[in-house]
Amino acid sequence: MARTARALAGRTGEPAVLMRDHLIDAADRLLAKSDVTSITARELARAADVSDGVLYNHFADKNDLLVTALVRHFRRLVAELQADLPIPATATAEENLQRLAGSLLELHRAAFPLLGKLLAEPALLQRFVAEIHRAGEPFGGAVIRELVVDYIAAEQRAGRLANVDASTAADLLIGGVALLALPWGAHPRDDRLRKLVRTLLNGLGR
Amino acid sequence: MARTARALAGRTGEPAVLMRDHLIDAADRLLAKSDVTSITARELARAADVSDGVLYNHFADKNDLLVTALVRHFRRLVAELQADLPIPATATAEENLQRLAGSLLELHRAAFPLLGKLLAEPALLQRFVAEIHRAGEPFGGAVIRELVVDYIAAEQRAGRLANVDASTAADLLIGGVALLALPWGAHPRDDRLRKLVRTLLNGLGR
Amino acid sequence: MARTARALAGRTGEPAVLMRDHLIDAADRLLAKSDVTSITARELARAADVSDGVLYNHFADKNDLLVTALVRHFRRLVAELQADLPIPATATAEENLQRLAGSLLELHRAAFPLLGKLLAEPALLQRFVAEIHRAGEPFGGAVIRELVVDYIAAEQRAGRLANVDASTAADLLIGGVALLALPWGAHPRDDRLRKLVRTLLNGLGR
Amino acid sequence: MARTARALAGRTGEPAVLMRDHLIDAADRLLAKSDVTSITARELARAADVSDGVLYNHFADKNDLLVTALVRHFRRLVAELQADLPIPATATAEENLQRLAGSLLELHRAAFPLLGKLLAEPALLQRFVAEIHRAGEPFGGAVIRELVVDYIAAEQRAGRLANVDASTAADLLIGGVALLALPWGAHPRDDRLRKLVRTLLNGLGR
DNA sequence: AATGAATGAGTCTTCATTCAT
DNA sequence: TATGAATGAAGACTCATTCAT
Repeated sequence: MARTARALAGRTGEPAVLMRDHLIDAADRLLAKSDVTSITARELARAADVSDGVLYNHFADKNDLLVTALVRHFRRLVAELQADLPIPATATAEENLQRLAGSLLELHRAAFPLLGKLLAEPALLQRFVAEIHRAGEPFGGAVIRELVVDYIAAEQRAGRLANVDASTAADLLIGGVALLALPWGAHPRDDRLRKLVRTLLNGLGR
Repeated sequence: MARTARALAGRTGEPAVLMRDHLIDAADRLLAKSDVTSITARELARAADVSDGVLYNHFADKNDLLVTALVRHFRRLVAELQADLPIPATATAEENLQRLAGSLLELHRAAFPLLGKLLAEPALLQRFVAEIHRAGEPFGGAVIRELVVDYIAAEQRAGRLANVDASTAADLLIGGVALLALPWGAHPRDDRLRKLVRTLLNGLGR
Repeated sequence: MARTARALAGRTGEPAVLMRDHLIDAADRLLAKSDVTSITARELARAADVSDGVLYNHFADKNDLLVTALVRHFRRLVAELQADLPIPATATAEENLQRLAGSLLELHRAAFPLLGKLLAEPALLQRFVAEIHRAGEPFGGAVIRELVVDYIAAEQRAGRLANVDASTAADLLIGGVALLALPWGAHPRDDRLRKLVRTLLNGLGR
Repeated sequence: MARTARALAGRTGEPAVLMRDHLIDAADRLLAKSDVTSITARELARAADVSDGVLYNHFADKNDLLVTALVRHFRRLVAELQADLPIPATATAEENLQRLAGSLLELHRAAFPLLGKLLAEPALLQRFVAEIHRAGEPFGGAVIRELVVDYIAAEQRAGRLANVDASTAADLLIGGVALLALPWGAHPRDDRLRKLVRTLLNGLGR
């Protein structure tokens, strides 16, 4: 019916949805290299090979597009974590914890830069939180904690981890890994993670 | 002869130094309420009750003033932590760890917003890192870790903590506390910290 | 074969004419509430429950539609005045003049907002004038004057008004009423009109 | 102290005031040829031979400058009328009324275009009214009527005009003249005004 | 002939920075 | 060296119009 955008030529599907996704893809790509503050509406259009105005046919404004891309990205990271979650009561508890720590490290390394984008623009952060709650999900970080807490509780029920507070245990694991994931400092080698898990299992007590 | 700024009237000292500090103070005050992105050069001038141009007589540009203020603020936070560090081999190891965790919580709650400002503006972050290294000190976060590592090592030498890798232990403690300090979520009550330290001491192992 | 617009479903007649009128109606409705400058082509389409493009199938551009609506509206107002014109040599001259003044007041109160739209956009005014002349009629305002002049002349021929210049008399009547019709100021009560007519009849001369 | 604008070079006085006036002058010049809607902020700057941003150093926004110019213009027109007001009880009442009608004609011919600008932008009109009331004066048009009413009342007290309602008489005079001043139609020759005044004095009554 | 998405020129406004005084 | 007005480069967003379907 309506005109088709140059950039969508040949693609098939509901054009409105197509273009929306196309724009989100472009935004995601841009977010990966530039920092939010510096992404202009024109850049967004150029990156999507689309004219300046389109953005406003599909999103309320520039930030709307940006948060949408950010939300989708976060969701995907969490979904990956969930898919990689070790199965309680298989292998050894330590091996599983190791693997979980590895997944969390990946997640955090990927998430930190995005977090930076959000902190950059309070307006963005606000919308992000609203958006992520709108879907009935708890806030991003909380989802991750919940997954880890559930995993630990399952291992505890299987008698493979001590009966400490699962939530606290999760904090220690996630926090410790997050620290290693900080953008400064070299990419931690595996032995760093292994030591972390081992120390967490043994405790500091004399 | 040099003119004296309205805002410095009555103050005594090298005028150039005075004004520099005066500007840093104003920037610091502003950073506490607004987010970096939204702080304009004019606001900075107004906050210091000084004319628009002065900034450029004392700093390379707006960001230079901003990072300088940020650096000073971080340094002070670290100094506070250092002053509050428990003395190894006094009280009990757990009490001391508790207290250390408390200090770290304070530090992180104060530091996160500032960290946000930095992540927000890569240009700022870059200069921040450069500045902090220029002084011959290791990077901000690293200083904190070093303090904690040293403390743990001292307790280990006193035979009050197990001989795990001190650096890894520090990561777990700092990371766990940092997670509790996240701006979202309620201010953690003391028992949350107590559980954290207790769990860290006991370990998750069955 | 030509498609039928959603908004015209069920209506019967030449589709092109139907749609033209439908658009003019919508424009007229919009002109009654918003000011011209702020009426967008999309609003026009929405108001007619029609897609963005149709407008251009029936009118040269947005302003063409707008002036067409304005012209039609003016014509209707003038037709109403004409229908309400008192019949010369019936009742008393003063009563008739009173009634005429009343009609003129109504007309002006309705016309001023429309006039405002035209003055607002010179481009519109120009086209409006062209349009109204194109039809072989004298200009809008002039038609009104003519009607009043004719009425006054008729009363003069009937010996019920002094033999002053009818055209000048019409100017005084219309101008005086118009001033009362100005949107600012309260709606004039009848006695204001009565005084106006009475004063006009008696004159200011000592 | 501060830099002087290219366009103000050589002029003496408080620079802030100078520039403000300079901008108002430029706006006034522009208003005389273009219609408000089409005046862009850049045009305003170019017309004042000044850079794009200055406007915002002296006015809240574009419309603020525009209303300020409009208000000043209206005030000057009214002041001219006031200065040209005939002195009651000198010459003859008819000659005086003639002269007053002439002044009113000038005023209206000059004012109509400006009125159009205001009607064009409701936002403008609103600010205009606010501004003109802020100064404690009644609204523009009302000032004019008051002047005319006062003049007529004075002539009545001198026994040179009939004791009709002065306010109504003013409406007739002003309204009649305003009609002649309408932008369409040729510039009325003096005899048109003479007839108007004569008819107003004699009345329509048989 | 209707549809409605795409197009992109054009607008106002902000703000870091300069620089004459 | 303080002052504060001038500068002008961007940037976000709007909207009339086009045109493939």
